[in-house]
Amino acid sequence: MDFCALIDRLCADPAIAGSERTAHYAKSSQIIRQGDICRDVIFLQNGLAQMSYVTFEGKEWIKSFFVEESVMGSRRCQLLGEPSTFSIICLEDCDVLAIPYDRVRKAAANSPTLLAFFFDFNEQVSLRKEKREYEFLCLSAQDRYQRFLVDYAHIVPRLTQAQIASFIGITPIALSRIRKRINQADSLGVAGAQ
Amino acid sequence: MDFCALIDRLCADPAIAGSERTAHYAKSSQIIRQGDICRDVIFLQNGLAQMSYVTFEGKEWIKSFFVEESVMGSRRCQLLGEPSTFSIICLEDCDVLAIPYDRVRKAAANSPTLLAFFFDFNEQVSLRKEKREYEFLCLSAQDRYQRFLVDYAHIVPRLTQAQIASFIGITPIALSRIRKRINQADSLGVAGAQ
DNA sequence: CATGTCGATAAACCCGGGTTAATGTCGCAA
DNA sequence: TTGCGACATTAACCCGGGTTTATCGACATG
Repeated sequence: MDFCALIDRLCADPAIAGSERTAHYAKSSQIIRQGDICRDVIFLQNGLAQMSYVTFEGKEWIKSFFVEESVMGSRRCQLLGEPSTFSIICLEDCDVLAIPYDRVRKAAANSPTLLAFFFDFNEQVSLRKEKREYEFLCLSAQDRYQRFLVDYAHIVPRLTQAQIASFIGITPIALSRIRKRINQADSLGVAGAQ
Repeated sequence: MDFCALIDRLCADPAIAGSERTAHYAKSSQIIRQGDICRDVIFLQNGLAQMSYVTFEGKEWIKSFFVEESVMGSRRCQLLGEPSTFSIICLEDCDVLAIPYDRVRKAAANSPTLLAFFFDFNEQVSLRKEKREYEFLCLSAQDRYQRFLVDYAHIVPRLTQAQIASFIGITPIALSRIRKRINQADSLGVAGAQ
């Protein structure tokens, strides 16, 4: 089931129909604010967004990026009704469709197809988180950066260095040093190979 | 549904009955070896185990601990049939029950109760991983250690310093220094308060 | 008893990355 | 044109943690 088919299916479902809302968010605006409670499942139709934490020292750390045709939300809010520990902020103008989690859950309970979809979705999320845990645990900042360039090649052109740095857990200054190291190693490598 | 009821329910299920295996593993033995393919869902009935990566430099990083009455396995193996990127190693003697993932999935497909159980289980796993991601991204090693002491208070007495260090992503030497800092701060604090 | 092993700690040294502040470079608006 | 603000980079300095090596105690096992 592709993204558009999923949305059509959900909006047509009797458990959901009428409870969905569409919204437009301008670049830099927040879809969810850290501390807010938002039980919606959010379908990003267009744009680019980040989930990020702001620490009490005021530093921002990005936990994930979302491009058009992806599904977002705070599990902590949806499942536990607790305030979100992070924000969702638009890096570009965003169009979203929001559906309350309990409606989605109800629709899924009556549809093996939907249930299977969200079951798989959860498992995909788990796999991604496992990968990220591995990278923080076992890799250096430079390795994490170089993997990022490969794994996120499709969105790298839409990001600033500061955003990439924040995602891999270092400061923009440290990332700049890493990029310098890589460039120097590259030119040495080329020279050495000649 | 508690752990024992779950196991009884699964073993009685027509999709599973007969495919389950029990096994005993001695302390230090491996239930899953990094690189192996093991599609089983593993129910730890007794003992204590760790999931860990060994990097190509030979360093071991622990990604999680499991106590008696928990459910383990490599999603990567179960879902994708790929070799496990980590090992499961016994920190104490362990008794386990192993059931092939596809049997469990089949049983769940025919039982709303089971499906709901595993759906919730996945969501709980996601919440834990999200917490861990937050801690690596936003907290210092010392903060991670102090949170660990609280969150894992029930198993701390069963672990060595080296295991705790490996879990929070530092060397045992660094952890020793952190413990020294904390002790010094404590005694200063007490002295200052008097 | 002697030896070996493991866990925890310590000292010395090095390096990656954080911090602060300065510089350069765009693009944009007054 | 000037000036301003966002972004990337650099230098200088500091500190946390990695690395290596050594010490010490607690427990085996010979």
